[in-house]
Amino acid sequence: MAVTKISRSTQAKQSVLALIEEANIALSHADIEEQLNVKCNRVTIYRILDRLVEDDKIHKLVDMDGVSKYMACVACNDDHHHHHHLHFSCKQCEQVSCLHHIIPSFQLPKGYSMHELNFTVRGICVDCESTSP
Amino acid sequence: MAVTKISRSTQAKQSVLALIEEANIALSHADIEEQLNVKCNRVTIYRILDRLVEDDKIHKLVDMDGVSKYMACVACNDDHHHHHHLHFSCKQCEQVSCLHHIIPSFQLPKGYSMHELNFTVRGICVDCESTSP
DNA sequence: ATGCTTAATTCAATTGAGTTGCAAATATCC
DNA sequence: GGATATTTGCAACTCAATTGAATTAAGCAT
Ligand SMILES: [Mn+2]
Ligand SMILES: [Mn+2]
Ligand SMILES: [Zn+2]
Ligand SMILES: [Zn+2]
Repeated sequence: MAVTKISRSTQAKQSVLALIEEANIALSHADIEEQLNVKCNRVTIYRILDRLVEDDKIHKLVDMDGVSKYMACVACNDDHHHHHHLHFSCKQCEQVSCLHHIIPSFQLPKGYSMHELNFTVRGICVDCESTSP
Repeated sequence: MAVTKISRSTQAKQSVLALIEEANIALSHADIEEQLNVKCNRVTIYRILDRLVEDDKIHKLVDMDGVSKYMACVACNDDHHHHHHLHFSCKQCEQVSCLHHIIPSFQLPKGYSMHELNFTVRGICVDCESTSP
């Protein structure tokens, strides 16, 4: 039988989660390390992020440069923990944001089963579009 | 004016392209280095891959583990060089394949512009599905 | 409240993908 | 063949992420 280990609540974990929940863009490990106001080792941050994903508190997304970014779950619970909307990665401001209401429509061929999805569009975001020449 | 430099055809470049064109799955740099039958430095392989992407001969995709993988262009020419179909990354065999005829349907919000797309589904592929208990 | 168990944190070392600078080799054009 | 720009090879480096092992601390039971 798989031994389910109990996830503990620590100061650092709470702070990382708060940071991610307050952000309106996806944060990388480096972003978090930089913005975190409690002292916390970088390896610990990696492990906290893994734990938060495991706990269904945050989602992980691999950006088009290969770097992992994290964002808070919005409408997830124990039954529904998915992350099927579109993500936008801006070439100019280099920010990744969730476009929660845009869910791509497609159908997998027979025999394939889906566990997770990574759907990212790279381009220029509204903010950068409007502040450009 | 941007100086367009002429891309040369070399033994190594041809071999890398042939390898990618013959594969029916996406290949990583490591895959190519391992399978290439001509002697070629690993840095050279990275540069050849960049050049082939630049030449519109292959596409680059960042897999959900953050590693870049490459696959041949199928219906691309100078005018149309896009890569909008779905990709499938199998959790079991760890192979990434193009599902060329499945193109996700979605609409970007006003003000956003798209330059490239990364659309990958992770799960179990047909082959693994049929050979499982 | 005290102790016990197990999870979390830390530190140092390591892996792995990818990049950079520069000298030597070579493809292409004349 | 010779000139020239591109490509290659090598060594060193960056950056994200992982591992192992020792220490610290959370949560539970007594
Ligand atoms: Mn999201
Ligand atoms: Mn493809
Ligand atoms: Zn932007
Ligand atoms: Zn498979």
